[in-house]
Amino acid sequence: MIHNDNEISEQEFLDNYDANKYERPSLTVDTVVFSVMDKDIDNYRKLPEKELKILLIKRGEHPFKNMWALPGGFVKMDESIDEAAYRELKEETNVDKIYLEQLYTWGKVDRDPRTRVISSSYLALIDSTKLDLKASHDAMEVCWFSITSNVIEEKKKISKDGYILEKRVSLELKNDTETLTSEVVITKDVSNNDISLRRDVIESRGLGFDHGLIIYYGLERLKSKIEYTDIAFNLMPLEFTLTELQNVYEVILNQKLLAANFRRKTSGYVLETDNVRKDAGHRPAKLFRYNKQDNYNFY
Amino acid sequence: MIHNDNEISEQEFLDNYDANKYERPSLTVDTVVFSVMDKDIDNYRKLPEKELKILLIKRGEHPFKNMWALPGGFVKMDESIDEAAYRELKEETNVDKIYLEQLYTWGKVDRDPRTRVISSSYLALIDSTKLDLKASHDAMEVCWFSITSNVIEEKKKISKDGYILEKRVSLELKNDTETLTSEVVITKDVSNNDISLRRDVIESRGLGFDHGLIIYYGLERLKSKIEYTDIAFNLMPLEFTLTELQNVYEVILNQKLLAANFRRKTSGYVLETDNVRKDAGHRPAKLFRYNKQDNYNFY
DNA sequence: ATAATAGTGTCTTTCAGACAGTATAGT
DNA sequence: ACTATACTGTCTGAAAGACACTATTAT
Repeated sequence: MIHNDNEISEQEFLDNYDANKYERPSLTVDTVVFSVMDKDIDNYRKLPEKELKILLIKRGEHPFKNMWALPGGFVKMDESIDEAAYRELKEETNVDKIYLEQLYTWGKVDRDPRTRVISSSYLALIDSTKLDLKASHDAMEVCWFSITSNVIEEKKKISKDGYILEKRVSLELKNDTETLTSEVVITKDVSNNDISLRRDVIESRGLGFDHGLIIYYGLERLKSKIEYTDIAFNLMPLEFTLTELQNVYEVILNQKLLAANFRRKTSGYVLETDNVRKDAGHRPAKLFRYNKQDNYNFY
Repeated sequence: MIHNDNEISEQEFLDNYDANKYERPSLTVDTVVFSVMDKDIDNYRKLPEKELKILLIKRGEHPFKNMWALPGGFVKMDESIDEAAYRELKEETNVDKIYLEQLYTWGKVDRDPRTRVISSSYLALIDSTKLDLKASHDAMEVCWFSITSNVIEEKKKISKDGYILEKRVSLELKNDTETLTSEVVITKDVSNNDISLRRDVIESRGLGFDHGLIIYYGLERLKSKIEYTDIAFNLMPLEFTLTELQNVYEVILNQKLLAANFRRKTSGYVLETDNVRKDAGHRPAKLFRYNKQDNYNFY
């Protein structure tokens, strides 16, 4: 085949390609792992309250040394970013075979003090009965924190060309000994022709990087997806009562639901078993399983 | 301050940090730009049909030389990934001030033949009357393609532990002279304990990289977001008739809607003006504008 | 007059929310 | 008997879907 000198073949091009010619950002993955766990019970006949929990790791190295952060790390050259998220989670927490979905990729220039680091975040859900956080192999501290969020301010500035919406949210993360806080601001600007949505961390205490932002984004995704998909079952053990399932919804949505309506809506997603949960000083509850077979969808 | 030798301060750590110690992937952005345009009319009293269009660029370089691809490019060290998406779009298409939202980050190891490249994809929407694709500055060919998608197969394999769902979709992209096709498979596996969702390109003709996958993902996002947000107005000019708005919905959702119901649902989002669209051989239609002020939300 | 689009009124069905009421264990 | 939870039936109102009907222009 004849070709002139500046017309090279694709193979020649690829053989001569040097990725190191250009300066590149580093890429990490960070995973927001949620679980719902029981609080201790005081009264023998009362059901245990449920709490939404998130998994954090105490940083042993700079930057943010001795502060807490999401499990994650750098993406290697021979693994996809999904695989990187799985690997880091397994390495750092000994947790695997769990629900994992990509959330968002955070690309601000200064979000990491070390160097330019872009981070793809993931959402993971795990049933608390499957937990097996062995004494972590390389002396890293891994711990579940309860998470609560509160909208502390909502502002609307209206101009003739549109409006600016601002929402400030405070996050509180607690374990037995520590309380971490983070304040996040979401700004939607519709006063120009292009609609822009910004998310910023205003302050963080005890939590490294922009992880407060990522955690809140994960919480929003969980709240919205639980309403129109069946991801909640990833937080449930094999068998559960409908009240337990309802409590998981309530603690995530942060609101009480009416049992009759909840049962009507979830009836298609569950299968009754012959087992019951009893010995609790009140009417025993039937145990159900997630009805995989009858629910096809791509959500 | 006294500290032993392996206890360095955060500042010392950062000063000594060398990002180049580790091999890193490259990072690009790719943008799926949609617009809705009128087809030519044959009958003076018929309204023009609308078509969903997508913006592609003809590659002048290897790999995939002379094939079409999404506008995009490498992220620079001093810009956020959002800024990179804006910049590339502006450079390659002379289009700016448009709606832009992040879609998904594609991280398979072999998705780019040059080297390891991870790509964050974006969705952009532009009103076709604002278009200004000047003769592109560096002789790049930029062109709008009409886009249609068809689900060509849906398989359900049921096992005792769950099911595997498979959906095959074919994409057809057409301009005046060329037809590009791409076939995409989405697989959801619920037979193991962890639910996994895969997306793969089976074949592409005329379209480079895994861009068929990204385009279909963008189309899905557009279809779903148009139902519960007001992003459709980013595709509309300042003033429009309700039938025009309805046609935009119909061409995106690929289904006919009933006018009475459509008007009821959209009534809160539009403001009537005193103007009408006439001279069309039938009853003139009132012109409306997007009612920004009365709609606050963070979607 | 006609063809084509513009626009409205209303019946039906579906679904979410509210709430009252019944059922059943352990102590 | 009492307490706490388990579970069901049904009313109501809001929203989505279907469809018939009227209105208005250029040719």
